[in-house]
Amino acid sequence: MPEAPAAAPPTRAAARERILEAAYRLFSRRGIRDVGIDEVVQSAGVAKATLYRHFPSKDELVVAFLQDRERRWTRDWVETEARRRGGNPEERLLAIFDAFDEWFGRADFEACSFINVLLEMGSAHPAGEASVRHLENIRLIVRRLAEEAALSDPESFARSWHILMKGAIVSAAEGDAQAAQRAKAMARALIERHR
Amino acid sequence: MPEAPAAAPPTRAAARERILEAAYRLFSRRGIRDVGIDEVVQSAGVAKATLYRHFPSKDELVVAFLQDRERRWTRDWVETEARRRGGNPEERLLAIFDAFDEWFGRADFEACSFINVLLEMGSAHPAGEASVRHLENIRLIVRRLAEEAALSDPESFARSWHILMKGAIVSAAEGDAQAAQRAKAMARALIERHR
DNA sequence: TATCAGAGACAGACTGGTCTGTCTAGGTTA
DNA sequence: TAACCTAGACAGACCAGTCTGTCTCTGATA
Repeated sequence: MPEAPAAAPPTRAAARERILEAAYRLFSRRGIRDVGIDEVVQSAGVAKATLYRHFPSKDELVVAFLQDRERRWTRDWVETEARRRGGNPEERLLAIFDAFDEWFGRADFEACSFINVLLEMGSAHPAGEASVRHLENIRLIVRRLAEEAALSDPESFARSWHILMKGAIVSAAEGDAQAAQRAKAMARALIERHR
Repeated sequence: MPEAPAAAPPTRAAARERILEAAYRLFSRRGIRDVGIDEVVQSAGVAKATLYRHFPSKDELVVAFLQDRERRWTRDWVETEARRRGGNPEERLLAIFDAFDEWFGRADFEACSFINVLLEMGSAHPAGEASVRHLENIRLIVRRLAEEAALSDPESFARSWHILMKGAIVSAAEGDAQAAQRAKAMARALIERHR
């Protein structure tokens, strides 16, 4: 170990990472308005001035959180799981709902932060605008998978598919444990129509 | 005109109605947390003490608003429009998305208050719990229409159908003007599967 | 090698503003 | 008179964002 990074001392320089980690933990589970800056500061073990040095306002911290959410949730989880689970393009599309099924069953299921923030803050708010962009990126992943599966009208397909994804998430948030299977069945029919 | 209702004098007794009207106007468009009691009071032209005489807390005002929303939106609009537009039970089901299509095009489209409140306040909050109950009632209407159409497994059908409704609403909130048509196409396929 | 300056982190008080809910005081109508 | 209303001050909590002052680590210089 050449540089003894040792994590033990309340290591400097990692402050930004700790803030983002705490913001992710709190915002993804409880929403934006319910979590105050003081709580983020305390949860991150960071001074308030340090947070404001790295993020000039709460809004900008929220935008950074949403970027983080895209990396962790959209790319490292949804897209990765879809590609890992499916043996061919159509299977990879359907595997999204298999992943959702496991996700919905988790005790700490927190729904979709992009939808939550969009509805919580409104589409005019900077964080709402960012959410819309991140939702577009999810649709882009679906669209690419549809193109790989050589389905017709991939843009329209992706928009319909996204309706199923969002509807399933809201239904799961409402308590329907089988929402993913229901959506998957409708998704199969959608593939048929675009084959 | 027997009783000169004339709206001009800040008529008494109608205070509760004015409060509910203002709460509906504000909460349905901007959400719960973004609207303070002072704003409701001012918009209703009512004294604060009067509001608190009729509704012991903001939470209870919100619950009353959600009840109002069920009357106005779920029953007087969704159910009424579905039954009015459709000539037979299956058409009445599909007509929900025709009504949605017009709704999504309105400039003051405000999405679904039950979904908004559920995601804004969380399912543990009293208003969130009430939202879940009101969403169940929407599903019940769909279920009854499915039974009238003699479709198989009406409960499961209604849950799947509701996924399409909620997904379409969120997509419309995100900006997809054709969300209702897309959902309607998938809804047709769902009817086929339950025939 | 010893010293010292600066960067950045820490703790937490403080400001200005908002929010919910209570209270006082006075008006209007039946 | 009784019941209900209006106006608006007020208490107490909370929140975003600023600021003061202290500490610790790094790295350059003497």
